Amino acid sequence: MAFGKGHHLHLIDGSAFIFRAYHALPPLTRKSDGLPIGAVAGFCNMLHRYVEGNTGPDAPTHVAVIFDKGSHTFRNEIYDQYKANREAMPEDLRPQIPLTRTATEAFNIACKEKEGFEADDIIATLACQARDAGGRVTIISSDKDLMQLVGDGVEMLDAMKNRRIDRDGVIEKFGVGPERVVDVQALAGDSVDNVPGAPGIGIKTAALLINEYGSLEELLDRAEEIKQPKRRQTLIDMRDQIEMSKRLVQLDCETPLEFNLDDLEVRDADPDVLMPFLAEMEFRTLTKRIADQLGVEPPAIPDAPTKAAESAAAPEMPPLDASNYTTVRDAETLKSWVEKAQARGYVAVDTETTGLNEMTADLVGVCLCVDPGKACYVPLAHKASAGDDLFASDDLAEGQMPFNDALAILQPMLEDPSILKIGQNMKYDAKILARLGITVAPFDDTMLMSYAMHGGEHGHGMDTLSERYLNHTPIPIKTLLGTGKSQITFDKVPIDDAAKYAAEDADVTMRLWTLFKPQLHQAQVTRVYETLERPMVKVLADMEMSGVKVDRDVLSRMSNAFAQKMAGLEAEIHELAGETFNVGSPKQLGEILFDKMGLEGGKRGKTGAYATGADVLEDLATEHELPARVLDWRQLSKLKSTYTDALQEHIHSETGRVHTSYVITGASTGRLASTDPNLQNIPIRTEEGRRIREAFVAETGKTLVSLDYSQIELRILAHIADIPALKQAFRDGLDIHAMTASEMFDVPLDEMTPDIRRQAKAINFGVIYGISGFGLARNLRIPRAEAQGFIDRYFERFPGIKDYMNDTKAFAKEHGYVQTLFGRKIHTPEINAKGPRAGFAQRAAINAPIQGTAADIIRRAMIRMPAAIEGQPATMLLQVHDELLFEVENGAEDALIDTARDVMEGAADPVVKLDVTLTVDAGKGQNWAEAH
DNA sequence: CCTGTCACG
DNA sequence: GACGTACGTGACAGGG
Repeated sequence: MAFGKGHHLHLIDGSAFIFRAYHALPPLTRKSDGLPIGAVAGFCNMLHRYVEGNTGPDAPTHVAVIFDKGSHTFRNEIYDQYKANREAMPEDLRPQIPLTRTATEAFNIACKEKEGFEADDIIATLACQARDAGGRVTIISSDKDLMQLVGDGVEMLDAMKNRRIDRDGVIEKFGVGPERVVDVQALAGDSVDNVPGAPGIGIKTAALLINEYGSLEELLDRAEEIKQPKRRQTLIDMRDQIEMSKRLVQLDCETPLEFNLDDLEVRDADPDVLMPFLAEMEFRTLTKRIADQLGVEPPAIPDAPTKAAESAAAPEMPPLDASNYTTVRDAETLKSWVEKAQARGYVAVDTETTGLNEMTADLVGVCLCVDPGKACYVPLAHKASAGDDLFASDDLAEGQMPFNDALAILQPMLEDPSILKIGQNMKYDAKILARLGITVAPFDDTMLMSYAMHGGEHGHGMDTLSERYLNHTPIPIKTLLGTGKSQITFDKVPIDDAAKYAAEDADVTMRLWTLFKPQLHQAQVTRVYETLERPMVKVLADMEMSGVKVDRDVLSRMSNAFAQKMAGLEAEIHELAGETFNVGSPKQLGEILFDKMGLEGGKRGKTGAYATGADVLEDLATEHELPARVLDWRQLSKLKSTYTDALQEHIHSETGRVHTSYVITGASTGRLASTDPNLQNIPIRTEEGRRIREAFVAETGKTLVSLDYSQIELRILAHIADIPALKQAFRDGLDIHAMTASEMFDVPLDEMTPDIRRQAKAINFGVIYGISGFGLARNLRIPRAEAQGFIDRYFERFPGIKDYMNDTKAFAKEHGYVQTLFGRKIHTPEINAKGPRAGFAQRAAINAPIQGTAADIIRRAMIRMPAAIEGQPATMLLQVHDELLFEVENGAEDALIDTARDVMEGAADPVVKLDVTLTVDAGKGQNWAEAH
């Protein structure tokens, strides 16, 4: 069928692709022969991403990449200085030009050029032909010269910003419609192409004049009428030059072409052509990725003879070798290591202990590394081997320095302000040493460096980092400790084995630091690392060691009450089912509900079991008793097992308090995670669950004070997406959800109903999460079409939100990460994936800057807090994302609230000037339920 | 060890 | 035209 109505032609400006690729990438060379290849690599990546993105109803039916050919065109006949000021093509780009043609053909995309014609003219000709045939055209370029073609089904797409430019976009840029763009350009000229235009007249003035006179010709004919003398004279004197400029910028829609639109039909790539090409270029990642997607075996790409090119930038390091490590057994040797650290000015430190819980684990040994490859282990508390003896020995193993002697030598070094201590997860070691009276400072943390540079890309544990960046798999701890029931603690490990493992850890840490330190700067995250990551170590270590008092009796009483209620419910459930079964087994429950009782709506998950989640049961509960009872039972079961029972296990035997551990690198967005136990998910939403918080109490004579940011994420959204109505509402202290509802549903605020407000609230939150019609529909339990209607209305009312979402997605697609207002990078490696994963990644990308900025803000508040409340009888205990919990001596609560509120509300200053104020609510009470 | 479920912001 | 979708976490129980 000939090109016509219903067809959609994409025209890609090939030169633009090449130059962008060239400038976006470092000067890569082909490993085998050093051929410059960066631009081709970037070009192929862009083509591939382009092809990947071509799904959906808007996908093109026809496509071509258009290139310039030859430097002499008809425009040089008109004006010999045309494009004369262009810089010569960079030497390393020239040989890549023909390869981009080959690449285009390898992707099986039509590749067109014509001697003596600019790509723009070919694009213009094809666009005109396609438009005349009744089809649609998208020109993928940001070249403003092409804007004259827009209109009547022709649009431009700025692939860089992922922004479509239609007629309105052109008017925004040039102040006139596409048909008058050439007139404006003729007047304004173009310094890039060396088009002279009218001196002293830019786009703004040109648009003004053209709009007033209707056309360039009219303007020039009536130039005498212009009031401004200088402008009038210019137009009269420069008439010839202006008219010539117009001929220069006017695209030629009549380029003679040896092919027609039908030759441009979209074709699938042929793996037999594409894969060999990519392999020949030695694009390892891209070859593999595309092979995976095409479902073919990736061709082998031989490794370059040397790895020199790759490691040139990386510091030189000797290979890891355990035989070089020493075991320190006497004071003299230890002192010599400390002296080495002193001389160096930095030292990697790692502690070995009897467990993972810093509040209960005991120090077993310390290792130091002063240089990659030079590491030692100082065993301190290894137990003598029990040998065949069944009775474990409490005696210390031979050949260890006295514990306190060693610490006395190490302490000055660990506290020496002129020696940088380098650790991997320093919070752990700092807490272990703090319990022994040692304050480690100053320090660097390779885990946090990795998090600052690679957050969202991968985990930041030592094994991961070592494998990824050192190409070395450290000795697994399991080989020393065993696993499961027979697992032993580190103090039972023979010293020789322990030394190899421990010293290697310090060595690996030192190597990672050597590698990461210069990279932090290159990745432009030094400030994030130094102001948002590293200072958290001390703040959190102190909070964790403080712990929060938990009243065991309260929990225990609740536990018993829950057990009784659950027993009653269980009996009822069995009665209703007509048989006994394990209510806690989703599998058995599903079979009872859908097989035995024959209820409708059973859906099986991937394991073949029926889904019995709360949403499913809630639907069934309107008609049936049993699922309703199961829901009640489940709630109690959760509260009992996770909270009233498990929390008691976490009460420290000496402090009587619960000491959580925060994972600084736990969440990709910059939020903290809380583990062992998780104190960030203590119930609050239901009355019954909320009572768990009554067990979190203040010490006698003290009070708990809670401060939390009000609507911080919505405020950040208002700022980032620049939504005037939202910002104003926050300034006016309005009920933000009611305001949204009022705007969307045209309901005056004084006639607002709780239900309408509830819907608006769901939409507000949905926006933060990267809303979808489906998600909102499910949340509100309304038809999907209705939910979509709400969203459309919302975007219509707050168009900045839609822009924010599109801009953020485009940024992520281009850069592979998004950023918070404070510069934290959150990587989005899946953003260019195919299938449902792309959707996930896009929504995560939309959410990350908002959630991440809020996380940055509370981090800043926490870091400033200790100095701010210095002297006040108050301790910061917990953080729950937007809340800080303090324990304060009675009578000092209000002073603490004043201070802490100031710190929290001003936490963005002075780095970020928010358009919205941050507001903090405060409460106090004998327990957490009262305080919140 | 994985899956389903559910607690929080 | 169908599919599958709200963002970020951690803990527990069941089951292979």
